[in-house]
Amino acid sequence: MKKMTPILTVRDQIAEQIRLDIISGELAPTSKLNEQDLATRFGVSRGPIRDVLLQLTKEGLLSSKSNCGVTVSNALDPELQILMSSLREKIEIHAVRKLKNKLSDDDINELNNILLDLELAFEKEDFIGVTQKDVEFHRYLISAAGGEQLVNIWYPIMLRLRLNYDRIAHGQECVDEHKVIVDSLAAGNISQAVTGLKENIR
Amino acid sequence: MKKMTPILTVRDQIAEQIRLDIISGELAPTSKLNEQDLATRFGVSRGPIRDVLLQLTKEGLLSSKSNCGVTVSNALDPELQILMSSLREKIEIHAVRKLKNKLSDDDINELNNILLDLELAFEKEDFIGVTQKDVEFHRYLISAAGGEQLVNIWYPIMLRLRLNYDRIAHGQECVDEHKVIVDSLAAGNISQAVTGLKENIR
DNA sequence: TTATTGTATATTGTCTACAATATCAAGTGG
DNA sequence: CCACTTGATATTGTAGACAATATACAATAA
Repeated sequence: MKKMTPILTVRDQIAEQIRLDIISGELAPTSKLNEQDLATRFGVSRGPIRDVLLQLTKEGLLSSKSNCGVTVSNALDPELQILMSSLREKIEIHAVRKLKNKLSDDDINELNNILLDLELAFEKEDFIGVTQKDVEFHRYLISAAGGEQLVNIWYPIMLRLRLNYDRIAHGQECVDEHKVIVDSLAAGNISQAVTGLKENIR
Repeated sequence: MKKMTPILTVRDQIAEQIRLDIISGELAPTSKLNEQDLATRFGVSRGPIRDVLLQLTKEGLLSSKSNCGVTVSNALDPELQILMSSLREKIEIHAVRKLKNKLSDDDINELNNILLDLELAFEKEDFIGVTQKDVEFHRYLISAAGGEQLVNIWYPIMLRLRLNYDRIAHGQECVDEHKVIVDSLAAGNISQAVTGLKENIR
């Protein structure tokens, strides 16, 4: 069967946009999000917007106080950031180990394609695109290893960590780190893949 | 200032009830939840119900398919359960370490009170109450150590694990395990508290 | 008989209007 | 001048009606 392009619900598309706005720093921490404004911006009513805000709150990107609306969450305290980083590492290492000799050629191809897009986004200085492709890469691995259940655990942890990232990324270095991971996986060299992962996450 | 009793929103109360229904096994995995039925049951409109279902979905207790409603999630695969358990352990150990010499007498008192309630619930064979108090105990520690941010990370992990628990709990053994943790914390013996935690989580 | 298509029904998704609550500024008393 | 109350305004929370979509079943053709 030919690879199908996923159909996204209205809510998922809106959520994705606001997520990127937050992660990319467009929306700074403590910014207040107004339901009506967002509804107007996306051309829908407040209902779906409320759903999205609730989701993003659960993902940790927004903080909500009843009857007072939501604001963009602050970056994590250093201690929490370290803990969260170690959780993310644990999950991704678990994924990589489980993927030993499990990835098809198609998988490897798909991962390399994502990295090509990542490189391209870097060159165009499209940092939102960079973020998207970076996340997509890791998500692909997590999903291949543990399905949506694992993705659902990993995702909010990863998102919270993004709140602490410097906005201007490191460029070629980052691309290379990811390439090491794919190549190691393709060669079945798990310990090297794990090392690459740790470098990339740290 | 006197200890204040928290005011809960309608949504939080409904969410709590459905959570307990799921965790206690009242609602078996794959059960379908109908929005209108729930709205009628709780005497509200579908709006708040949808909010709750969205939240519980994000917490991992429900699985949702667009336009098809939500069903109670299945228990975790053994591999995922082990991973998740290690994540929970990491978080709780982090919390306990951070609480070294930080808990006031009031805190210790509060924890002991929760354990009294836990014991009482066991004696009355009120297993929903047992679940509530067990969660409340751990939550207190997590919150004291890392505030709501840490609770928000820990909570969905703990909930997912609950999906795998045997419904009939172990009674006095469980109470004793918790007592060890409190006593160790009160005495500032962190390594013993950590050991106690591991026993309890395993 | 079996597969496919069409139709009826039930359920979710969305919109609009209204109610409840918080915010903020002006006014009042000390 | 400051603290507190009070009212106007804006924003969130909820309800009910409607639209879009999926499900189940019956009808038709190969």
